[in-house]
Amino acid sequence: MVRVPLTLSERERGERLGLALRSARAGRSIVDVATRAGISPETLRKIERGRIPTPAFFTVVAVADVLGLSLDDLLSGLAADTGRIPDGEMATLGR
Amino acid sequence: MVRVPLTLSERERGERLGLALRSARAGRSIVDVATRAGISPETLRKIERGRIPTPAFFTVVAVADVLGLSLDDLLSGLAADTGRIPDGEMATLGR
DNA sequence: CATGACAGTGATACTAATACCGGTGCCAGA
DNA sequence: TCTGGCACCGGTATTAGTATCACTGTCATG
Repeated sequence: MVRVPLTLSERERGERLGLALRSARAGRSIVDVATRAGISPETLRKIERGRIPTPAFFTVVAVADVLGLSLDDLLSGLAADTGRIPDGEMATLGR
Repeated sequence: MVRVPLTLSERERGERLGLALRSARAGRSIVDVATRAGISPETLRKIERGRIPTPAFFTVVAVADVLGLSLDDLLSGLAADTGRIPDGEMATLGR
């Protein structure tokens, strides 16, 4: 077993990320945001629906940039969804 | 053409990310930081050396968390390395 | 000198991310 | 009604990320 498949927690974490991005997108269309972010609409759709649970770093950066989101705010929003994550435990989240 | 290979700019961007993480690691060992971040030392090593130019979002998050880095600061540091990136152009960086 | 820890490399194996395509369904406007 | 745009899905093809392993080299310490 060389690369372990994503765990359930990791997939759920991806879902929360997707929900956060989707709500930040507000009224704008997927096509519009994806194009501005330089990714394909399918990819953004999959991220928002949680079907890409661990997107590439710069993909998330680009989308957050288009949406005017701070990454730190985005992350703290994710943590808030499942209750408080104590300091130092973000590292092992989902493992 | 289904998935385009990474461009030179994207690889260079990955190198800058790696350098930023490496300098933030300061004196700590790769093994120590990687273990706390929940990833393998080889993976962190590859990220720092730019051999993984677009790591997974949560991988970077975990490492930055261990290093006490703000993601927003990390990113603005990357931008500063190659001069100012105007608002709204982060999205198309490296394309 | 021997040993152990760490950095680094390259190969291998496997899963995941991403893009493109074809199809479906919904809905607003001509 | 027809048409166009958007959302969504499933399949396909390709590259990338990640872990494990087996090495080498360096350096400090016994």
